[in-house]
Amino acid sequence: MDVKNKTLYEAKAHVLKALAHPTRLWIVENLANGERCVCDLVSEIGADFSTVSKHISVLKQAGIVEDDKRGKQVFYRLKVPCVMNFIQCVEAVLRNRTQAQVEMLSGELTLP
Amino acid sequence: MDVKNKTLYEAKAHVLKALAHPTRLWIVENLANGERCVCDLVSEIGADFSTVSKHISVLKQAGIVEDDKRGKQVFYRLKVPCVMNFIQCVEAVLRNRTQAQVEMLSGELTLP
DNA sequence: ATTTCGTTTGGCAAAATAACCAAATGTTAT
DNA sequence: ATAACATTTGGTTATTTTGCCAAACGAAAT
Repeated sequence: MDVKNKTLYEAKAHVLKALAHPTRLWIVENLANGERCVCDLVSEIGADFSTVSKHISVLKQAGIVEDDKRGKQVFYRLKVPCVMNFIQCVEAVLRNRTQAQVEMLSGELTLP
Repeated sequence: MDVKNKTLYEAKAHVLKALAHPTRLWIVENLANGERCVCDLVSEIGADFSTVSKHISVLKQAGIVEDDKRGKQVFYRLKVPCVMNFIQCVEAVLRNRTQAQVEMLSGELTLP
């Protein structure tokens, strides 16, 4: 892996890392239904304002969301729509995994 | 966010977290071209054997890759093909971002 | 001009991750 | 049975990430 490629992989990992947190993932999926202000998100999540704000700034810095200041509020929206297909694939991984677990269990539990 | 959903988001984040590391991302993209044994990966990455092994086990535990022990070697392959579309989207995020940077710069650098 | 409201920032302690070394495991070859 | 090889596991230390509190900020209402 040469230097140029290493930098590229670091950049990509950085984007993924931004998505790799339950709260941030929730925010992203929520924004898929349309823009929201920070206050909306905070009230639904049940975490500190500052915590939510920091999570959003991670997403913003990664280029996943963009903001729009209107009056006192800041509205956020998804910048890259494909992020959602994306999450569908994650769900596929999960289904796949639980499927395997089910099969493993049914093997173990087979009665004579 | 109720308890059931919280668990779901944690599970999804866990999968994403597995992908959110430069080395692991490289491994995944590499496996997209066909199965590889750990030794192949180690020699191309230039990291410790144990380090690579641990990265792979993170991917395996997340349900992204699966292994196949043959002789002394363990071969790994992608378990969920859609992971690749996925990475294409990450690349879209990056393009989008650098695009924005270019525009910002060209704005700043406009001569009178 | 001061207050109020929505949001961001700074700082800090707790928890999670990462990389290396050394040692253990399991499998084939001698 | 022993040696050689491929891989995994343990353990340690350094680094990063997280979440909350308090404080700062900027816009709009009074």
